[in-house]
Amino acid sequence: MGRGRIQLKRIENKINRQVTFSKRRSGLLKKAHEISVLCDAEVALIVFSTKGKLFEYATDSCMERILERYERYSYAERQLLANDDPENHCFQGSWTLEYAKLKARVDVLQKNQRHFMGEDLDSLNIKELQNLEHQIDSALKHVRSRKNQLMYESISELQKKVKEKEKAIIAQQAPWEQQNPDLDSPTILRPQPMQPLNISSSHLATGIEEEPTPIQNRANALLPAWMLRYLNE
Amino acid sequence: MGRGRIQLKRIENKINRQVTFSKRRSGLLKKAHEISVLCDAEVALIVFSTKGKLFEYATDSCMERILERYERYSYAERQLLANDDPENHCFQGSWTLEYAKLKARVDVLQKNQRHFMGEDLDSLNIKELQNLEHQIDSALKHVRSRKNQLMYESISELQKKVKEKEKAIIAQQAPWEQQNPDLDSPTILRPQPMQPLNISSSHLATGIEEEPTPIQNRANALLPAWMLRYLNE
DNA sequence: AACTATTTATAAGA
DNA sequence: TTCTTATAAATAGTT
Repeated sequence: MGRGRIQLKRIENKINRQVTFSKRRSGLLKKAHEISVLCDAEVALIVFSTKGKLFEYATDSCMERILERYERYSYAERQLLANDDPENHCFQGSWTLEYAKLKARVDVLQKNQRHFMGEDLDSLNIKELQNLEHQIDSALKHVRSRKNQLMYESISELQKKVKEKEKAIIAQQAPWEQQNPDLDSPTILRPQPMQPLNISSSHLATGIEEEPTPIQNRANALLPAWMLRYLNE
Repeated sequence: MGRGRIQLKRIENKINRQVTFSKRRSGLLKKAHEISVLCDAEVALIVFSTKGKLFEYATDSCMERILERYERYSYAERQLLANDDPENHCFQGSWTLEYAKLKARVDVLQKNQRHFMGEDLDSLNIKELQNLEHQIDSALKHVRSRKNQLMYESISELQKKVKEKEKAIIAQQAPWEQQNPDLDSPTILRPQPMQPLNISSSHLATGIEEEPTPIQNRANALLPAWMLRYLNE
């Protein structure tokens, strides 16, 4: 995009390369931010220049969280640095031992994690799979229950705020009303009290026994978009 | 770039958002690749869709290397080495570093594991809970699918064994039958060929897209208790 | 998944 | 570097 077509190969002229890098870098960061906002995606972008300078973008400025999420996806491939260079061993050897212990722990945790993510299941027999299934199913219920609880709390808080706003508006109105006691038919210009949200707590404060998904969907259907956006923040 | 100007805010229409995500994602990946080649930069790009699907680009397909470089870069700021007990330091110091890294990793893994087990959810917000829910739900489907596959294989093997036994019994019977060719009405004392199990493979070899629970229950209902006991061993 | 009218990004020049 | 501008590329809305 510019005065001429370009070849997809390293720009040999150093100055040109530097300038192009600067321009395209800002373009890339901008686009990363845009897709993140427009499409509600989670984006992490890391750029090292030839000289080794770092530029980065992360949705919600939370790089570490996204990288951790990424690691969850691709743990399998990672080789726990088999850093067994004897030169580096400590004189005592106790460090080596501690390190090895920790490494073993990491291996176990990684294997478990993969099972919890439904990966690497070939090493499990039917009984183990059944146990895993129960555990995951139970976890899912807990997660959904907690999510619903949070949603309910957010909604309650919002209801409170809405009511407060309502009162404030009525209080503002009062002097005007008192000065014109004969005008008692409300005009559409006068602010109307907002309709409170009709979401009873019994619908949302579910225990883990219930199947919460349809309820949550029901709640979503009841709430205006702006409130859902608020809840997701 | 397009028929109309756009606002930098979440696209509310779900279909539009999905389409835009798809278009912009490929654009973003392309541009990441271009700056990487043109300007000899090292780029890592990670994108999670709303639904939790992962897309990534890394210069030279080497994500881990770049992420490690990133961690090294931003290591200085993070004071992970709060345990600055000089007694414990190795002469090189690199072991301390590696150990600390590993320890940090264990912490992350443990935290993740607790989350996957539905514990310690108080530290997560609604969006994070939703991500976790998706991930767990997906894992559950994988586990169920694998379990069903194993069950089907076991059943097939059992059917084969049952048929072999049947043949063996008939073979044993044969001499007796030949000595009494006129007695062709079967007696209840004579061993009967066993009914083959009517479980078609299409019922049990489910992909992960299907909801396997009812199928599995159906299979359980069809199988005699002794076979279920065998399958669970 | 294609098309196309526009907007946006940017290569080259100043 | 920064600005300007001609042009290539990306893409929003549409089919």
